[in-house]
Amino acid sequence: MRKKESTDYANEQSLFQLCERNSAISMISGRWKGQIVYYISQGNDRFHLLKQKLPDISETVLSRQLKELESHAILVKREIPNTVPTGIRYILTNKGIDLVPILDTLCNWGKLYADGKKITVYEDKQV
Amino acid sequence: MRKKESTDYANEQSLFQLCERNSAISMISGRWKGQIVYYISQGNDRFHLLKQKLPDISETVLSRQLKELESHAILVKREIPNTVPTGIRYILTNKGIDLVPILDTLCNWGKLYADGKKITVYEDKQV
DNA sequence: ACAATAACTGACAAAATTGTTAGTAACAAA
DNA sequence: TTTGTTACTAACAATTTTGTCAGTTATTGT
Repeated sequence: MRKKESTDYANEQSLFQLCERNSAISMISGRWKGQIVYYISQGNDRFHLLKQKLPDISETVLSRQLKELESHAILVKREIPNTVPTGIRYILTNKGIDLVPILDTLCNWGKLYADGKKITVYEDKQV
Repeated sequence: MRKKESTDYANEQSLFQLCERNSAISMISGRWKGQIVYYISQGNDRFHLLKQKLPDISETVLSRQLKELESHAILVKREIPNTVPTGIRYILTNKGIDLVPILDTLCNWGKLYADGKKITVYEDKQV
């Protein structure tokens, strides 16, 4: 739980107020979040399916990440009727769906340079 | 410093291998990074200018964030000749410049929903 | 001689995130 | 009766990130 008196918390809040960029980055930060959103968008909308896709995640951690994504309204949970034990579907909201192509862009940006695109700097000699 | 034997480290690495999305998110994660990249893109290319723009950041922390951005080749440092004490310019690389509009998109995504865009869910009743 | 400047670093403490362990419910199948 | 299933939670430990404090360099201005 966050300590509301800490400098860290205060700095975070003032950055959130300064620009939405900072809240947006914080919503997608977190060890497994990007990958979870991607897998759900691909139809892996159940707890056990996500577990299969991410064999190294523990149930506790998966549960926590899902809860955080839910708290930012990126996804919602829905009980599946007539299932025993009760199944839960994780469904991306419109906000979550809008995020998917942005994460793709970010992914391609990273891939481009990871795959060898030259890093260059434009230096303006006259100041 | 990261412990190379920790589960946390191992999980991070396997996500990085799984998809570049995860490395890309990790490059922009960090309390001040998005805002620093933005300010540099706006011409605030000196240490003291960034400090002015981010009055709550300490020099130690600013230095650390800049070093991390540098390690991901998002920016480079250049000494400014004939300055005393030696001035340093922080310059976005092509990789850093490419990142700016992506962060803008992320920012607009967040703003849209923060400003009241309705959260909706499309639920397909027939399975 | 002393303060001011730009841009740091090392050592450490505080806080936050991530991971681990053990356990829950309610019903079904063996 | 024991095991298996889905989808969790609480309490805690390990690790990582963030912040703090004190000090450094080399030069110029007073």
